[in-house]
Amino acid sequence: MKHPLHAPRLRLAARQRFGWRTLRPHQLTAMRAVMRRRDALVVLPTGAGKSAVYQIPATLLRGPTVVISPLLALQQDQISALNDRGHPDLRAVRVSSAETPNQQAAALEDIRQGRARFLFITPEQLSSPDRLAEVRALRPALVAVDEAHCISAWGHDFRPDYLALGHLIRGLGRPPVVALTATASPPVRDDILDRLGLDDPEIIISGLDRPNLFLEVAHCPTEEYRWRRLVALLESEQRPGIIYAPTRRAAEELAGRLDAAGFPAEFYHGGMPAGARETLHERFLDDQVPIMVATSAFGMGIDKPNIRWVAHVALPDSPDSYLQEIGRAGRDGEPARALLLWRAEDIGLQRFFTGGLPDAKELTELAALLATGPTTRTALREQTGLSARKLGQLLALLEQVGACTRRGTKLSVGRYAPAPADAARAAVAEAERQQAVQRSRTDMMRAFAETRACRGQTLLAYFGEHMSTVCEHCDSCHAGSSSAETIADGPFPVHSTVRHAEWGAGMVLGYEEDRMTVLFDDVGYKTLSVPVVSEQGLLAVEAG
DNA sequence: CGGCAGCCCTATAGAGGGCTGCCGGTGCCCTATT
Repeated sequence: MKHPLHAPRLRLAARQRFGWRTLRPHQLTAMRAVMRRRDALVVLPTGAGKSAVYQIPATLLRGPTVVISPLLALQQDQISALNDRGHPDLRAVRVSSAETPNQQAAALEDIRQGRARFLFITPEQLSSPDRLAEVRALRPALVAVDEAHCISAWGHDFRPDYLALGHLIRGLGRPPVVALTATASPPVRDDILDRLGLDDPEIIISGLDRPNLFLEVAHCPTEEYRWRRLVALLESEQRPGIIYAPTRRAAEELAGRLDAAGFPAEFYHGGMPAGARETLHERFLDDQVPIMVATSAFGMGIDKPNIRWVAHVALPDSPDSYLQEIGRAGRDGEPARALLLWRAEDIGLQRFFTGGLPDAKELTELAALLATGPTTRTALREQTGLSARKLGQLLALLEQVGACTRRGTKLSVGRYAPAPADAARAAVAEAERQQAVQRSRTDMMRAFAETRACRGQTLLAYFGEHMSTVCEHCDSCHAGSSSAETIADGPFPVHSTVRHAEWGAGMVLGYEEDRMTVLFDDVGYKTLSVPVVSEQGLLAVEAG
């Protein structure tokens, strides 16, 4: 132990500022990394005191902490939680589009004068050079990236500023960074480390198994069968619960049908006015909404202990989303259920959301325009006629293949950038790679739904966690179809690196009956037949 | 990718085949009107 004195100081701060008697081992490890000015990636379930991991050390550091958080509503909750503690060392402010320019200036002044310690902000704010300079001038001592999986889930297209977060943090003077999330599969972890440019980070990952959460899956041949299974759940379980629906319309219609059938329910999705969403959110937390039927818009930042079940009436796009969503049930440790009601037809929608390949011609033209000299997004939009969203996606791809660099809002080509046609080819290849990985996630979600093996084991193997025994809290285990024998033993050890002639290097995640799952860097998750692998020598041990 | 509504046509009175077109999640932020 190089810095044994950090632990007592952290414990004291936890007691004085938060009123906590003890710190959990994972929390303490992560906090000490922060105190040693080391970058860290912290994967802890919500409700495990994840925020404290940066908040407690922040009170001991000289200088403010910048908290990058994706949703304004979530920021509001976190700020209130800090300010409600009433301790001057925990005061938090923010700058966002929800504040007037005067309020924004006042918030920055509070930090400057030491009247507030936490500055909450979105990546979009930081992508403005003026804003970045203002925040840099505050000389932040720490950057906390909350809900860090957004970098991977949203960075590639939906919120491109997430992709540039590493650059933006460098623009802040590169204080130590702590990235926090509740779930991160190995590729998501790699994405976070890569994009944020974390330097030899301490990686803290707690076990993901949730023994009080009963996992159950039913394949539904018809929509009517799906409805009957859902009703059966509602008749046997307590409230509150969440039903995840695939589309806004499906959420509205299902809530209506449930209401009519005598199961009072509300619906929630991203197309609703902000005010209505806020009210619903509060009413749900206040136990006034027995059943919430929602799209994936509902849930981030919901830390409600007594959710008794989470049902899905469509296949989620990935085990990543699935674990995030079912993880909201049973936080109080009491028994809770996760029921997935799926149909093969559900997959088409996920394929659509994965999107198509970008147009090579548009990419070439864009790369050529960039080569004519530094420009801006606005100018490019006028020149190309592309929508803001499309342009953002194409630029993000060009950036990833080194054909576009940005300094503030100025876009240009790097000194060693490839020629436009080559840049476009590389960008299409990169998009293909990303889509292959995303498709493989959806494939794994379906494999999870179809397996007769232990679901707990199958799900955790996806996240790179090896359970040596069956979980005992899933339908397979209860039906006796989980294989009781340990499944660690195959031709290659779990978590070893192997090479496939076509797919390149990958990591062995686990074995199930006569199949094995391997996560390849370039093509994502693949399930292979162990006999075929052995007979044909498809995989080789990767050296190093 | 794939479901579904709406339409035409067929071939003859009631309905089915097949084609076309549309729709589908997640949220910052800014700007111009009420």
